[in-house]
Amino acid sequence: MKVRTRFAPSPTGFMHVGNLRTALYEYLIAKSLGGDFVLRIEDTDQERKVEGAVDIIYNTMKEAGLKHDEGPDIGGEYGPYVQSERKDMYIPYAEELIKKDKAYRCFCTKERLDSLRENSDDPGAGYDRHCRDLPQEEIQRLLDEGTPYVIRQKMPLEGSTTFEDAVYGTISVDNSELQDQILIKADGFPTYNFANVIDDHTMNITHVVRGSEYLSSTPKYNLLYESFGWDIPVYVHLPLIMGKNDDGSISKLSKRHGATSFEDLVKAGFLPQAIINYIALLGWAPKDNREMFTLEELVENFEISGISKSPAVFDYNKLEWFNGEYIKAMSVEEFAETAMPYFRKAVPDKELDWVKVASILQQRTTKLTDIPEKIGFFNALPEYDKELFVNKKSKTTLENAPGLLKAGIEALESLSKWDHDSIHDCLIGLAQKLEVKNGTAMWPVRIAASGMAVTPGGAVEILDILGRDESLARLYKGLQMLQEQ
RNA sequence: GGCCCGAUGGUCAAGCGGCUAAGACACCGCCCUUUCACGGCGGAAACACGGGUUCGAUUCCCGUUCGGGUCACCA
Repeated sequence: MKVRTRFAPSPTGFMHVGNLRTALYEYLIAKSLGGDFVLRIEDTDQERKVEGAVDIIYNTMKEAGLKHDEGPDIGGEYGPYVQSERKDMYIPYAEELIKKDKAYRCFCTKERLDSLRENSDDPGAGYDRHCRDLPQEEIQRLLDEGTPYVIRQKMPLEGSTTFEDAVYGTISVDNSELQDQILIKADGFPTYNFANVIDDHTMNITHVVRGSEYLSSTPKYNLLYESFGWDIPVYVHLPLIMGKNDDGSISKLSKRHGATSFEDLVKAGFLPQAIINYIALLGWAPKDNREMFTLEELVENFEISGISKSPAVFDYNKLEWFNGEYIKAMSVEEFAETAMPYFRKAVPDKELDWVKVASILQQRTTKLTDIPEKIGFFNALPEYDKELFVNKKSKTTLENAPGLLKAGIEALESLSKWDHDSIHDCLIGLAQKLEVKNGTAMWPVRIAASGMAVTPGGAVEILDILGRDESLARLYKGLQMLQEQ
């Protein structure tokens, strides 16, 4: 039988990295086993609908490279792929369960349920099964009166339910722990719990992959499959992704931990491939040491047995490292293009040789958002203090800097060609002539040209990018500043 | 609170009865160097605890502790 997995997000308006990782693993399981990956939209909660939320799902998956084989946008033979469009098919299944005495109509009001909860000191009290054994005449009377009702699953009172999970192994739960959960809501829509089972079965899903928060409700699903006499899918529950709190404790990754949706992460300067690579390794490890994987390579190497059981803390540091690796692996041209929006942000008024800018930046960029502050000095020389000319390692002081800078200006002015090599040879030659270390000759020039203690690239690269006129103007300005008392 | 799951350095993680317990990120030091990076080399850092089983437990079993999840007309 062909392996089929599904990603079934509800359109909430953003794609949490936990969801994205679930989608990724679902994709990887399907593709590594030669199967199909299905996208299904779970919008049974009509009150929580968010405008444009489905587009975010499409965009994220597209940017992440997770191509689905079937879905609302591309169709497929198991459609429709949006639950609200499948609404009519759930009730007959629920009624079938009622006939089989595996479900029942419950006429309890929301108010009664609420007060039930409030008046109990047991946090896990739950529904009291008030309507579980209503006499047939009573049911008919309520129905005739048009009393709204929900359909609940009739859990066995005794015994236990056992299931196999591909990562957690055998899990067994006493049936007495199981609530008579709602299958069909008063508005006629199925709950997630019910729709999931029906959809997964009717769509021929073979591997149900989801976060481990569903582990404890899985017995209820199993009972549903058994009631219908359906084959039970392979369950693959994934460890949760956690975030570190300020006090050092950890909890489920959420907004307070920083950027947690794919969009936020991209906005924060991370590359989609780096994000995918990183989250693939959050909860899964290959047999060897390998860390760098393209999506295709992940497909080749992915194995369910490599999935870990314990929750993993999301580490922005490591993500940044991955991002830096991906940036370094690009060609300069590619990097220049990727970084262009950030270049433009820092240098809106000028045309520079962007590939040259990219080349000095590429090796030292881990996050695209760090770029603007690094190159703002190209746009305009910042105000700076002349103390910047003092540097112990380069052996520059306020006393020798003016002379050094003056000599630099004179040497540079005599240059017939203004390009990287000429500037380089000129400045190196100057250092030799003055019998000082290269750094001693370079430091005052770089400071005067940039006004910054730390810059991407050295004096040579900066002068080259700045161009002759602008460079010399800045050097003169620096010299003037040094000579003022 | 009941139930379920988990536990190797700060973080991600190899390990699946016998190892000086890998590796990566972060951190520290040194080297390289035209600042900062990059790169190279080195360092510090872990099997939660207590019982078993065994010739031998990080590894298997049982407790304890700690962490997480779950108990909705949300998904």
